[in-house]
Amino acid sequence: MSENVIESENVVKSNNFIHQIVEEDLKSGKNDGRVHTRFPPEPNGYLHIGHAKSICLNFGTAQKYGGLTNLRFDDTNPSKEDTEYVDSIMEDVRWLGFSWDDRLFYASDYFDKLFDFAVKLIRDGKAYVDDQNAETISQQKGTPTRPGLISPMRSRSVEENLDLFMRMKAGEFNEGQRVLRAKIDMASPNMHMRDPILYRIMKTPHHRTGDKWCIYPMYDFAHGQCDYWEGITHSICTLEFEVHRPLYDWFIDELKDSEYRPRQIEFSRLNLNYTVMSKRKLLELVKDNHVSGWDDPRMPTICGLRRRGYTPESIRNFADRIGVTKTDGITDVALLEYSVREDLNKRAQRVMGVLNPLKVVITNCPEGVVDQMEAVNNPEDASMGTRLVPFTREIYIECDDFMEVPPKKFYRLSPGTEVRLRYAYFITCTNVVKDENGEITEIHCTYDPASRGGNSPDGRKVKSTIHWVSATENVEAEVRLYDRLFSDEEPDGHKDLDFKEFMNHESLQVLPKCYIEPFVKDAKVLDNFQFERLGYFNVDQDSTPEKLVFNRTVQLKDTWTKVQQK
RNA sequence: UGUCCUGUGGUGUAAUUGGCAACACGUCUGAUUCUGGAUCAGAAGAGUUCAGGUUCGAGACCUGACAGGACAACCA
Repeated sequence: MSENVIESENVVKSNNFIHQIVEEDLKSGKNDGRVHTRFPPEPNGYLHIGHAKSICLNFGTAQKYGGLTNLRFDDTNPSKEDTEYVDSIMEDVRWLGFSWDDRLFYASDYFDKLFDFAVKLIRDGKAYVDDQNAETISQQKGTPTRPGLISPMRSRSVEENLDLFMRMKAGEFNEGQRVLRAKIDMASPNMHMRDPILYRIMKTPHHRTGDKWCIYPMYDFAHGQCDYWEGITHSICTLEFEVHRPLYDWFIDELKDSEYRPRQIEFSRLNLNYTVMSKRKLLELVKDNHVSGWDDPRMPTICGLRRRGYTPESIRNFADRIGVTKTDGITDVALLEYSVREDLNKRAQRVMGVLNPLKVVITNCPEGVVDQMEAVNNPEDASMGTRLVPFTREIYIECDDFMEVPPKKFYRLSPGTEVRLRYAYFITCTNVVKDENGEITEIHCTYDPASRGGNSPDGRKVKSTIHWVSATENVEAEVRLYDRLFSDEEPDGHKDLDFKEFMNHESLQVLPKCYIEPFVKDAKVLDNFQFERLGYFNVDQDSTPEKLVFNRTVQLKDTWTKVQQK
């Protein structure tokens, strides 16, 4: 029995440092053994892959220890926030596979309590109204290396402060005329402790409270208190809030009336190479129409990745893989791409499609005959069954799969060589047809009828297998190829391109006339496919019954390119 | 020239709290294959930023450097 205990302890032991903190707290009986986290986005933009890390961490940690996670909108700045963002955030968190049940909160739910708490601080002589303008206050704040100056308003009486604060609330002053500040320490080496501003006047209607308020609490004056009132035990945030922690704790000390206290823990935010993650820049791209919207498949937003063909599982696995630390670094997107490929490889329906067609005439194949070939839907998963692919005298193959003068190590089709058409026949190139400019217009091949299905009874081998689509029995589609998200660190060869310019010129390639096997006619929006040998694709939401549109989620690994480069 | 945080293969993370640095991605071999994918087998690649110290023994502890990051919004 004691062995079992030891064993289960070993299983629970995590190398995630936040999990370790939680485990210690659990062990020491802190907060009555509760684990309660929250995901607190500001509704001022769409969620991106960086938020996904935080979502997985917050929800994941609570799940692991039998706790709960709240969704809370940090909506203390009405000038930047909007319900459009609130809705998209909820959709994205749900899509990622997490649930907050009925625990949906807003910082604005607490505006009354926050106001009362501010009044208490004033009564305790710990907060005061400052009449100086922003510039003066900022100058008096000093610099990180020089202490600040005491405000002349700091010694106002409690009565006067109370009166002024009420009048602020009543709307008697203009924006910028008065602020409420905490009385802490103007000489603190930590800038955030130099009498931080608690409330400012903003005559902007709030997306939830309308024009009820004209004073709004600052982040620091709201966040910890909301945590406290919601019973949050572990308040997980990113590294830049580390210096805010003493202030967070200062407010909690003023508030707490029991053993319980929330604890702020910081971790390093996600950075991905070749990926713009700044909310400001993403907003710019959307506003200036460099992209089609927040869900443009080039965007690193959750909805962009979704439209691009990423699965929630792949993003969650990615979050697990990168781990959680306080070290700031740059994660290679290859890790993200590996995570989608790994997931899609298991679930994606295989299909043949030709992106860059070259016509092939099988000269010894009878005209007008449609030969139905059986193809496996997923070689990794027999339960996905098979389908029929029509084979005809004229077909398309990928331009890249034929070379008139093949370099060494080129295994595919060239004059005189034999290759296999996947699930169909062996073919041999007999003739190359060119126009007057010397451009190849089509090639002629012969097939070996005995190799039907893809194997020759005489056991002879071919160097490679290529994909193909019937030139008469097919579906025409538009295919959109996106570059790897896009780039802050420019990919080689784009070093002096502004990233927005890169978006316009290099990041999207539209192939209007691609041929896909007929199977795909019934595809639904966001269905995932693997185009054999090409990559993973999904059906874009722009698709109509008349015109199918595919996005490329991610390419398959391409070792031929490497061979060429050598 | 302040305070706080962080330095482990190319990249992201581990190392049972002091016991010969492990895993994943990436890279490179080989096998296999009706995807130059996937799978399987294997290899290369760090002696843990540096210098001292404690110790039989340090990536872990101590001291001091050095490097990077955060903080001076009435943003979050």
